[in-house]
Amino acid sequence: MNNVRTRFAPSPTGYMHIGNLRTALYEYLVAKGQGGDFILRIEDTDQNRYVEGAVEIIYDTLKSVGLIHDEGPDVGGDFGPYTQSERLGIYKEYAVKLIEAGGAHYCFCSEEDIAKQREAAEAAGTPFKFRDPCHRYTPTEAQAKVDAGSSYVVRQTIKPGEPCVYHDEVYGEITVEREILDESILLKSDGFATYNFANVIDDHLMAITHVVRGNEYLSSTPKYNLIYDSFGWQRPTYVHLPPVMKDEQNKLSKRNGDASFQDLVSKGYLGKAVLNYIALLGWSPETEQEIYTLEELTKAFSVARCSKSPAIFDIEKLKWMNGMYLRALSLDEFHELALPWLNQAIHRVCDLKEVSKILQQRVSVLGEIPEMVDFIDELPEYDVEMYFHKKMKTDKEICIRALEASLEVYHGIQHWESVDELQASIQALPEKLGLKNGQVYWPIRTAMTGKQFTPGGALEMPYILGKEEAIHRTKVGLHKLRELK
RNA sequence: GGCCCGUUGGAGAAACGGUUUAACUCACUUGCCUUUCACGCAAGCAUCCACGGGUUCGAAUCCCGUACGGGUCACCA
Repeated sequence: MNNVRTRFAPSPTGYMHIGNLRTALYEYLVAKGQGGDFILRIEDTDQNRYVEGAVEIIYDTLKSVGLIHDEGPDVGGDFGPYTQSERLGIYKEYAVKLIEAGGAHYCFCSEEDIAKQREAAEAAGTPFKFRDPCHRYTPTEAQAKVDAGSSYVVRQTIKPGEPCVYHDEVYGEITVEREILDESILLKSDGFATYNFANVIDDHLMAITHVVRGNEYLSSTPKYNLIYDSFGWQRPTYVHLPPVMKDEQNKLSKRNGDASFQDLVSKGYLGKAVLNYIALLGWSPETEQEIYTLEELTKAFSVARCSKSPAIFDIEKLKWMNGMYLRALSLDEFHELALPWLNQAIHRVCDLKEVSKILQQRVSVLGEIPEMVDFIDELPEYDVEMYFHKKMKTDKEICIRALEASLEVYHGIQHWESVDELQASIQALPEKLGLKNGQVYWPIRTAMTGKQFTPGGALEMPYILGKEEAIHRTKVGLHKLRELK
């Protein structure tokens, strides 16, 4: 019994943010690490912020990284419904109970009333705290107003008393004075519950044991505890997480133009690499291992090793890790992932698998591919000076000799399709010409690509470009060299 | 502004009062390997843990204060 249950409770407001994904990850890990259940709940109580399609993005993202939920709107479960907009009746029912228990009251103030109070406080230079005049109504009076059709909200009642203390698994003991807690709205005038209420009711009803969420809730948690207490419910274990930052002062957020999970994926990052990377943002393993499968993470993760301070998202390290993931793939797997990018950049008919082969060791993000292979379709304009490399000790005469010899090789190859014969012939060139490897390969590579840096070199490029093109580009190179005074 | 939280190198971080002359990873620098780039390998990169006091035989580690940063004070979550 007492099965561990965590929940990921996003609002369907658009793309999946990195910080949200990390929260989901940790929630999953907390549950799965103890053989528990991971639940997905959609918090759509703010109809103004609802974005079409956002729920699908949530499903797709979780699925693509392997964060499979045991219960949720799409898969069902014993504690449904899992979408808050379908639980309105439940909130209303519990709001009435809370009022009866003395934990909440009806409030008939308009937004203008409150604004007036705030302005008055500002004018007086005193810190604003809403004092609800509706406390003057007796329960019967309030009920009468409600029955008469007055517009109302249900507001949490916070009576003076002992300071609120609770324990958080990462931040330790948190104490907040009741006086500074404001009486938040629990049920809006449109009948929807606010997060402040729906969250508590659902977590309890869904038997959530561990509430894992961002540390922006650290100071409002006492309010939620008061609700648990009013109902006589057991408070959950709290795990508040430090934020994921863009830089020292700003949180990573889509609104600031920072990359969302899908932005990263569309740039050529692997979802699993992203997940692995963000696991390390706010948590550190006991060992020196950094590359983890989800299963390994599940075993290694512990809340006790979570950090209290914010972590800055470092795209450079993600890049490195993504490269590690790419290189760990089989050639077939890599090729499949690279193909869309290759097709985007290469229109010449050639052995794309061979291109993948030379690419796999050098790519860290798939999106780099098009730019890396752009020379395959078309030989760029390049300066003849590129042939002369001090370390390779190449000069005009050597380059011409190397290219002429390579030209002969190309003409002599009957079966261009077999890489081996071509490569063996090129490899024989340095010895044949009495030159160093670099002195032969450098000019060939330059003639083939016209670029300073390329994936693959003299051994691979002629094959990939094809006989006709290899010969053509070599002639272009020879012409440039001969033109030179 | 009140309250809550945080502060170890450019980034992620380890360290739980003594084995620390502060792990490890990314980035950076250098060298090796090598037909370029990359991969891989090797080395270097904080005289010091925001600052100031205190406790202690001993502090990055405990306490207090200051500074700085973040969060929160919505009919948003």
